[in-house]
Amino acid sequence: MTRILITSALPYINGIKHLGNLVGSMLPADVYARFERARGNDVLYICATDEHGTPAELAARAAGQDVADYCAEQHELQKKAGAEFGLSFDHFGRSSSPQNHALTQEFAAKLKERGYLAEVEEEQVYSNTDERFLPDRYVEGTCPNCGYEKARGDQCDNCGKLLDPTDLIEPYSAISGSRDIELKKTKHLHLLQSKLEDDVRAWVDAHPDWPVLTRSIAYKWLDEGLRDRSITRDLSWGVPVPELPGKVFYVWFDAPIAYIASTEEKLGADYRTWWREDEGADDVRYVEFMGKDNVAFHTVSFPCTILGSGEPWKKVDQLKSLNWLTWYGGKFSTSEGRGIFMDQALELLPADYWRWYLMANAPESDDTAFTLETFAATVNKDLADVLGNFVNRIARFTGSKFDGQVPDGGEPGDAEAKLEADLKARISAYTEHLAAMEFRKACAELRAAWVLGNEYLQAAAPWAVFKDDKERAGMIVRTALNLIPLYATLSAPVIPFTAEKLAGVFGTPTNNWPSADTNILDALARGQSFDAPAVLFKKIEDEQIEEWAEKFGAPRD
RNA sequence: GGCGGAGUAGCUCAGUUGGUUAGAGCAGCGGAAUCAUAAUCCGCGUGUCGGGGGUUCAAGUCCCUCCUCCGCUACCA
Repeated sequence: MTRILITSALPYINGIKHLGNLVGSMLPADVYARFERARGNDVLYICATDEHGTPAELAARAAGQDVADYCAEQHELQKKAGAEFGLSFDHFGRSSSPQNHALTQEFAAKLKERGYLAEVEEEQVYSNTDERFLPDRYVEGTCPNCGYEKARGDQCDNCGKLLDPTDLIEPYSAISGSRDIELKKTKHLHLLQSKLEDDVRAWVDAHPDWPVLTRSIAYKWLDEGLRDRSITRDLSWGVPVPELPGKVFYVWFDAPIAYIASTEEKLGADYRTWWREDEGADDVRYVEFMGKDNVAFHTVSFPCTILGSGEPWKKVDQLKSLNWLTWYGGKFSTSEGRGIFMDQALELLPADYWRWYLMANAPESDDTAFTLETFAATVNKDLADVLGNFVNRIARFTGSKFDGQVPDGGEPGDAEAKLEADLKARISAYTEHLAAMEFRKACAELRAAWVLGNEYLQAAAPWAVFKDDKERAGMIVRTALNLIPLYATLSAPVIPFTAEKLAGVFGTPTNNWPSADTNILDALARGQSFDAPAVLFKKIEDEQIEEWAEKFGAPRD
């Protein structure tokens, strides 16, 4: 039994996440966690809301709420949405927790003690009207390069030129629109990443098995040379900086530490057995899931914190990075009402419909377009026609011809031997792909395993055999019925709610991952009575697609 | 602009270190079957592998160049 620590990139507190966020980190992490639990490993799957930073403060203000109340409320909403989607977090914590405050300050103290922090005075844009310092992108003005009037202080959206806020002509606050802004001196703590570059590079070098996307992003930063960077901000909501009253740590400094702190929220002092290599975590395998935009922070910035502390914290072993799911090739957008968000999705259909589509089409090698048309086609074909119909046809046939009992008698022959061999080949490939976190390939194998059931029934044709060899027909039916608990187990990581229904037919478990010598075709007790389950998946109709397309801003041809 | 990823069938994608006639699912066409949610199963692939040039006995794969999309570019997270 291996101990496996899994973290998913922390969803930002600011609102329920859309399907792209879901498939980018939390959902694949969940599928992997469920798989590893089912094969008997000791899994700890940790996630949390990432609650600090300017957008949270502004969103709270826009909602007329105190930021702490706003975050508490949003946290509950995200926690609920995650639970309803079947995300099996062992703990869903908060980066604003007391544990994270303490741990973040401890890391900073350690870094300071080892000479990796420096106080630097710098000039930042300050808005007198808003009574706050403005991050670069919250300063807007006219682009000196192209004349675009709504250029941001970090980059002009029109011509793409990278800018400093001081480059802007007639700058103003993007928050209030006020032009009463000025440069003001302010002190910040810098993390001296330049001193840690060699350590980080050596650590990245030690992981040649990381995916291309992960490694190339890490080396890109390293090759350009790590720069010292400010890890504090002039904000009030966040982890206070002891030596700089009135300031907090930068959200990207405290957020990854929340992986650890969230574990402490759950386990108390025992969190160290998962996170400290000198206190039992040396045998832990640690896997992180994230979208590609997060990779630099997890391969460079956070490792600087960990390595710089000089302490034996557990570091990531495998880092699964995903590309984007797009909404018909464009961006999901809250403000413009494009795309489907987690809570909305569940109002339309149960979680498994979405989970299956998203994992079978996970954006693993490139950005992938979500369209309602392919979603409906995938759900209808894979779930309703292939899996759902298989279960329905064999269960109902048993009900009408064998009194709703698992038939006894009859001896399996060549067809059953072939079925077993084919299934075991699929199971083996499926298991390998899940272990490698190759989700598209895994789903293709799972689907192929479902198809084998239909193929077998079609060829064995128990409805025809029944007419003159009832015992042999019974053997065929028994063989096919045994696929129901098998499919329950195999499908559970991806479509856990359906898997529970399948397992419920015969009262079988779902955490019994099959191995090469598992008896898969004659495991059910003969003579056991059962009720045919209700139809597992209903099909998506064309009219529904049109209705949803209208509602969620899908482009129409 | 720089760095990185990606571009393969109508659609979504596989193609391991260069090696027979480039594959899968969906869609489409034809057939079989009638247990089942009009579901299932079988058969059917002539694709300038983004464009151009090059290396090689051999290139989707390696090199150069150009085009398009995406991410990052360090104060959005």
